[in-house]
Amino acid sequence: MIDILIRSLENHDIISEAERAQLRAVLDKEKEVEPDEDIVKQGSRPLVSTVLTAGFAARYKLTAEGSRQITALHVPGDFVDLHAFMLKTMDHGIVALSTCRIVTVDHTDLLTLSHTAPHLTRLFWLKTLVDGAVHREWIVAMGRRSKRAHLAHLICELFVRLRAVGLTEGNGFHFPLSQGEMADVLGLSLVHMNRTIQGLRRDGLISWTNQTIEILKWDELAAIADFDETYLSLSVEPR
Amino acid sequence: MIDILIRSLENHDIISEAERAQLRAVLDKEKEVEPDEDIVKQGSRPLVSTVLTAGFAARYKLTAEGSRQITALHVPGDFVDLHAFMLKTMDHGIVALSTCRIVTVDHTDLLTLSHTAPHLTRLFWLKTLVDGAVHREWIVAMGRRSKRAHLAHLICELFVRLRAVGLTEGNGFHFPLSQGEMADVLGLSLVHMNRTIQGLRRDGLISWTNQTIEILKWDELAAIADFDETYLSLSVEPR
DNA sequence: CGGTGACTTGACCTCTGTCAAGAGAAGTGG
DNA sequence: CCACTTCTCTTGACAGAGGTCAAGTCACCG
Repeated sequence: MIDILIRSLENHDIISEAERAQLRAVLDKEKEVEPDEDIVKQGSRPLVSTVLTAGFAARYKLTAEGSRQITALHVPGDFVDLHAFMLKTMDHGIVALSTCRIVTVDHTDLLTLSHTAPHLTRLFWLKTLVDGAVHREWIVAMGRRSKRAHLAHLICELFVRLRAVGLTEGNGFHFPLSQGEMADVLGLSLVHMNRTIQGLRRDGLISWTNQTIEILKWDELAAIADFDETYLSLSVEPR
Repeated sequence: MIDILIRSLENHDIISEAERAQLRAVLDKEKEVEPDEDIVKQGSRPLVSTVLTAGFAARYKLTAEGSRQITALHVPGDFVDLHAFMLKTMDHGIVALSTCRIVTVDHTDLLTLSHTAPHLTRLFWLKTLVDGAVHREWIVAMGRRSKRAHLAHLICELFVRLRAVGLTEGNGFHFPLSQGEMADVLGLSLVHMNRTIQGLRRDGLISWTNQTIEILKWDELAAIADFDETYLSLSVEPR
């Protein structure tokens, strides 16, 4: 289903019928990827870009000492490696964190679209800019927020992003990452990750069991996180 | 001088004479900005995007408690707020950290170029993607590196970026940021920022006096930093 | 010559990493 | 059906990195 990509783009601007057709024409068949499998390898030079249509994926880098830092989390509808179209050489890897479904687009098609479909191309650009905005928010969280606030912020962000593509249920969402994987997101040790999660649980702000996160007190959680969704650019306007 | 922008773009691909002309046609007159003055305000909706032609500038966000996190540093040749062209509302501010010179481009001209100059537009896109790559590297540094390594990494990055636009002299470069401003970059307290800098100085890796950083032992510094410049995409190839 | 801003240094305390071990759930093979 | 492994989560104890508070130095400037 490429509908999820269109739904994702529709959070930012109107997509014409002609553009939908152009999109459908360049998207390849859906494939499945196993958990922990690399979708794109660090150092490779992909000739296609990948849309995530189901599951959770992460960008990551490994340090010389062997520890991993996840630099971005991706939800269905995200174009996980549009970057490679311009950057050519992948400076980071992308891994499936759950069973994922993906669809690819040839870079040659993206190149053609940049001539024949400027508006669609601008929206692809926008998607990578939103990725950048999320990165900035993460930098702020890592540099100037407590770990508790950082985690709260991440949960708020995931909820809003998933809701934008219709993947929330009430105040909760399915979230299959382990605490160890979350530690690699926040730049924490596993032990402290656990204690930070328990802090939010103890205060009745969230519940997190069976791979499901439920936000019990949105207002309080957002206040702790100092969360403002502006950076996600979820507004439909001419772009 | 808009030459610095062209030189910056030439680090990634060949720029034709026609493209240079297109660029010159849309660039406004150069203006000067005082240190600590906002070049773009958080929350604003700019109608122009800004190229930094001289000086140092930073993107930043303020937290609810009032502390500041700098999320990116910009050197001459950087398009500091191309993002606003697509994101519309600025989710962060941009401030001059020294006396800066800037040149603006109307968003309407950028929109026209996206139809008439797809290659130039792709290069603009690339510039924002490199910004994203730098963000990711910073996230890794904040999450999984020691503060010493983080600082070493930043110095390596600044050196390579400045060299790419011809602003280094030997192994050194002019760098007018105070230690307090650097603390806002690394997400550190001022006191510890000072101690971290002194650590690198004590070991004879760098000298940093009179607003000038000199790298005394590149190999060692790069090793501590685990520095690999791939992410800056400084290679001339068809994009 | 006093004021201001940037840089230093010391003392102390808290947050977070590391090491170690145990509990619980889920899957595997005999 | 039961012993066994494996994975994830949890908890405790301790150490080290980095924050905060406070004070002093130094250069520059009006």
